[in-house]
Amino acid sequence: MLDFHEPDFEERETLFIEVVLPLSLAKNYVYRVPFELNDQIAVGKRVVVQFGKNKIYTALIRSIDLVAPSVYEAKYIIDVVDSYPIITVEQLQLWDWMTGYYLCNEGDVMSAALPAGLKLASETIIVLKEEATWAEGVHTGKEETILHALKSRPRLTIDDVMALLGQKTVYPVINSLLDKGMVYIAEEVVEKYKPLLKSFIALSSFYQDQDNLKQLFVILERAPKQLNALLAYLKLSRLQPVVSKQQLVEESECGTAALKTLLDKEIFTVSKKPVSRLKDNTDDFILNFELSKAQNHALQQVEESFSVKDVVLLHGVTASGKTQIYIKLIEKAIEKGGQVLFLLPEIALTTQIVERIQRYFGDAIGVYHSKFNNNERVEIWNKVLNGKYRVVLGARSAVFLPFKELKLIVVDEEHESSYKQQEPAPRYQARDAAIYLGHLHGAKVVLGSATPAIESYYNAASGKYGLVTIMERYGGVELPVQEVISIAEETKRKKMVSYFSSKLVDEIANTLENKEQVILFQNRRGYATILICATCGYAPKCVNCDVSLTYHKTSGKLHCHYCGYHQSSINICPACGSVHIEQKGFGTERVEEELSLIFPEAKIARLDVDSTRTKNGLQQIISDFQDKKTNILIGTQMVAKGLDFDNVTLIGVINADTLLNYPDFRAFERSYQLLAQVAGRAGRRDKQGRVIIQAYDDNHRIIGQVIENKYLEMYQEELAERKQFNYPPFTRLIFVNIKHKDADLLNVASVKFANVLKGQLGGRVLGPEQPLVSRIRNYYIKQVIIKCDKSTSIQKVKSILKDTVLQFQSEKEFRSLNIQIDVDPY
DNA sequence: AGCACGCCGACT
DNA sequence: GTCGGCGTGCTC
Repeated sequence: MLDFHEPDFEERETLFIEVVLPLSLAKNYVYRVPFELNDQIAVGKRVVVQFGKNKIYTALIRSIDLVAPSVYEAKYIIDVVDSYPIITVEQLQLWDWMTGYYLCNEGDVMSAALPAGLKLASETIIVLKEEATWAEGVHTGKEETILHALKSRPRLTIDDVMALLGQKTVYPVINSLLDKGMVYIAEEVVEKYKPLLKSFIALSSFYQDQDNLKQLFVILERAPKQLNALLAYLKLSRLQPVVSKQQLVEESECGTAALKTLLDKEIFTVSKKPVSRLKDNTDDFILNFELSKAQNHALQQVEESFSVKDVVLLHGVTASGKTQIYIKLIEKAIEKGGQVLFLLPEIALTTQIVERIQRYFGDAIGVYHSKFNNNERVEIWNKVLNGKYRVVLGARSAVFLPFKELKLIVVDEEHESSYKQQEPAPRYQARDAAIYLGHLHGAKVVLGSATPAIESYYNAASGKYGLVTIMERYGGVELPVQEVISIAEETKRKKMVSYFSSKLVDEIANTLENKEQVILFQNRRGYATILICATCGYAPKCVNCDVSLTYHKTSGKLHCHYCGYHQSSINICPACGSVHIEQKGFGTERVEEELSLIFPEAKIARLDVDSTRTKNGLQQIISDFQDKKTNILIGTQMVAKGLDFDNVTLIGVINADTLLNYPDFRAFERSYQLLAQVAGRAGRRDKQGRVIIQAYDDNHRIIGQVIENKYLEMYQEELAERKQFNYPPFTRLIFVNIKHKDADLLNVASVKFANVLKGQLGGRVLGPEQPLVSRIRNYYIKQVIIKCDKSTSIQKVKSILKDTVLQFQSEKEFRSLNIQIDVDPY
């Protein structure tokens, strides 16, 4: 097999290329290259091929061979798309690793890695850029033909272009136009992103002059409101570069009428500028900040660690100022001419941390996450490739970007479960992929968290990673006062008002009085968790899944949280006709309703999947809360993740038990992380925060550890449990999820599968077991678990597993089973 | 992913 | 009698 660096091929030699198709296929396919395309062939370029009945426009050249496949005749490729490889050697190595490690198809990885814009399809539409102008003779004849055609017809498909040019080799021309910024690829779904415009006020240039300004004070003597506005403007403009209309009105209390007069008199001028939908409250995030002593010490330790370790875990309590340490590290990496990847959980990418870093590094920074459309993603991809972006902030898929000189990777909130992709394949853990990526590039990796994952801490404690700890909060911010309230006790004393203890109600009232804000955490969405007939015990269930339906009052319907099925709610039991339908359990909707009865004046908002699905969604809810338009925010775990509001001084956890009782070996770890992160949202600036945790099991050790900030104690106890019951980090887990519509067939098949596997791997194989939810979207599910201790070669186990699946699926009675492998199913 | 092939239900 | 439902298999 030949690679990349092989010199030009003999003109008359027949080349066979193995290509990856962006489809979930078990293997790659081999095509034959016509002589005239020989000199254009290189690993990492895209080619057009006929695949069955359809054309694939983005098959990626994986390897080149001179030997023809023996068992079939390879088809000719149709065309070469790229003039240079679009995928780097390191990227292909990462793909390889991911395919092997997570036991998925290379096509799965390719689909996940390439932005849709690089996966051109025949229905791809080419559109002329509005601002595009060009002089005659700048472009080639073919390019001009296309540009002229686009002037009369705004949209051309690839097929149109083929007809237009009378040739099938059109990609080089289109690519060239894309590169020159003349055209762009249209979205199938046109995303309507409207920038938020905000009015800014400025003093007209005439009064910028000191003497004229003095005159103005005299002129305005008889108009106190206008004078106020002027004074307020002068004050604000001294403190900040720009003054918004809204700010001015608030500060001067002059009212819009006075302001309008000033505008009419042309004393002030107004301009509308697009602003970020997030409130710009980064003013106090000083650009030339000084690290505190603790931060400096930590920074030094990280750097020292880097001389002996490739990965360092930075364990810093909430609000310890990890971001500033990252910034210093990033700065140094850039100085050395390197690139930096900064990974964040998806939701955190909508918040201040991005603006802070953006503000600090300016144009050299790119942001990459799922909210961007195709064009933007391809743009970012290209800017990473050509080195324009030195820093990329991104969610997990950013590990696939084409870095050239990667020197540093930061994984912030490394414990976050959203770094693991659940569905579809590749089911990869971006934190682990990032470590491998770092290894490929010789880059250093910092994992940062206030509550590290047990695995990560274990790796640090055992010396595999470096470990740096910061115990001090930045700027001497005090830790919040935390306390537990026993719901049982309060109920007994009849002190519960709805779901709220008297203490929590009092604290909320106090906080609102002080014009401060409250976050309440309830880890369930909807109104009532289930409806149940008091007479016969009937509870409505989803028709597609094995779960009870959740009642949502906003929609008035019963919803399934697994498949999205919904039906109208019931007043009469369909089983026995009884009208006594009880509501059991409560979610965010219900908390919101009950709270609005107690605090009718307060503005309450809800942050969960349901409330963010609608129009303005997440950003609106967050920015309203930041702008203090809402006083209380009720949310699911979303409120715990990377959001940072400076006016929040009270955090309430409505019911901690639901978290702790979750049947999973990671439940305690997760509970600790979630509770500690939620609590960390309180009083992050100059005010000390309060945290109230309500629970039935108020003596639970995890709650105690959260309150006393005893991460290490939690870690040690968890580790002991994991050791005793053979869980990670002492073993590795692989889940094999087997699905089928026919429950009986599934039962038979899963037992057979498990037995075959047990024959090879013995006691390491557990199951088949019935998962917590045993049917989703009409598919029954069984789970076979492989638990390997560290002494067995995981490579061997994986290869046995792969073979067993393959062999199993070759039997035709089991062919229709859907088998999914999930390695490290965190 | 598509697309063809193929085997059972309600229609002009 | 046929049209069309989607389950199954295949694509170098």
